[in-house]
Amino acid sequence: MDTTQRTEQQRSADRRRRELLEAADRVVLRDGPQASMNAIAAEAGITKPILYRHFGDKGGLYAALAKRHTDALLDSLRAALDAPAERRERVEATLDTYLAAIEARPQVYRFLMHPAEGSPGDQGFDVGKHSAPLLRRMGEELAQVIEERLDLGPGSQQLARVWGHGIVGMMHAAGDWWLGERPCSRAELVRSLADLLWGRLAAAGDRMGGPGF
Amino acid sequence: MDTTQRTEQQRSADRRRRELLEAADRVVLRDGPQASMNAIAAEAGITKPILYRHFGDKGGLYAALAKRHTDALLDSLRAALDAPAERRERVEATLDTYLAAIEARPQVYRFLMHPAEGSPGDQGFDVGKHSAPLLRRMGEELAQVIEERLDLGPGSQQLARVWGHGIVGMMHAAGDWWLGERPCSRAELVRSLADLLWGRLAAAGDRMGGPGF
DNA sequence: AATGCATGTTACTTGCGGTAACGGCAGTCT
DNA sequence: AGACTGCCGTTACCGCAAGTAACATGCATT
Repeated sequence: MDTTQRTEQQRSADRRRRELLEAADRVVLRDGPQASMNAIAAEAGITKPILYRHFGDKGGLYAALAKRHTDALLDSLRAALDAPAERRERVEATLDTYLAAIEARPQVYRFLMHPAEGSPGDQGFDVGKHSAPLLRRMGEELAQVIEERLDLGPGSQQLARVWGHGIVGMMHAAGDWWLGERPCSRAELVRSLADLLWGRLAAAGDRMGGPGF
Repeated sequence: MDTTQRTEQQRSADRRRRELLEAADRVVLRDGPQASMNAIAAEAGITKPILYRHFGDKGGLYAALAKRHTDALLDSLRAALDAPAERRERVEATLDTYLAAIEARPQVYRFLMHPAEGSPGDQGFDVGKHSAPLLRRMGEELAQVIEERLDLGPGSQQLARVWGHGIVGMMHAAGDWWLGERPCSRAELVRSLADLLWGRLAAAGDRMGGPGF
């Protein structure tokens, strides 16, 4: 039949696609986000046009690659977020999961956070939504969890979304800085961030005369 | 004298440099961060090699360009941060200043947040510190203000730095998302973020059974 | 056998970053 | 005056990466 044919071919194509993605993964992990299509093709043992047939353009390949890692990271984050524990503990677990991930595989992390990368696919200069898709997805995910679980009164949905993206951004920026300078242990970072979210900024006393920040 | 000569030439060169930067600014504002050196040179009424003589490479030009805008933005942020008002008000003023800036000139904003941009100057794949310099500088600046003004007990310096980068990241991510979707007014966004920093996350009640997020 | 189709190739075009190599045009030193 | 030094500017080129024909081949179906 036609359908069985298609599924056969589909499977084969999907397998090939996965192989290609794994090759691309190796190269990107080695050479960074500026890995060339030629290099990726060579790693896969083939030549460029095949890559283009499978993924359209460089952006397509990178998007596919990013989706794999993003999905994986989001899964582990969801696990930390859904664990049966009290709020503070969960927040810390989630922060720690994220930080552990970027610590363990910084190259993947850098790749994921680097969307545009000069790929000519993103012209049109669409301001806004220029952030890495990973950030957006994490923000939305967190917003949903917040809105589901917390009683925030009126306007809760909007508030939850602001918080979701805000907290994710906080985590990301702090993590990025931390990864570059390593000024403290992961556990300390987690604690500091959780403290910030727990309102210690508002509770802190002024240092001397005048209104503190 | 020799010195006067030098200053003469220096002045001329500096003027030229400024003119070139302004031309580059116009092009980047029009074409986005992927503006080509050719286009910039054309806008300035000259050809490529001159740009390279002045700025070394594309990264140099972009760095110079970014520095101008970054300095300007940081100045206005400092003003908001140093205003004589109480803490919450200052936080809101600072958030609002930042958001107003990115709202008024989104193209500049996007350019500033897009460091690598495929420029071959950034290879070497230095994970960490890959963030836009603007983010780093804002984080450090804020950290300094926090550490100066707040009494955070032991380990205050480190805590202040974590918070500085974290808060800046929160502001950035939320701003980016907001700029893309415009889900609410700027004032609402400011309020929501300030509420987050003021510990409303910790204070919120659970929605139903089980420990909330 | 003939058709269709995915897989693979080589060889090309286009466009950009970056770089020689050369040409004039001040002012300066002897 | 005439050679010297710097700077501004050009044209023409190199290298490299993205992306695209156009052609070749193996394998299924009809």
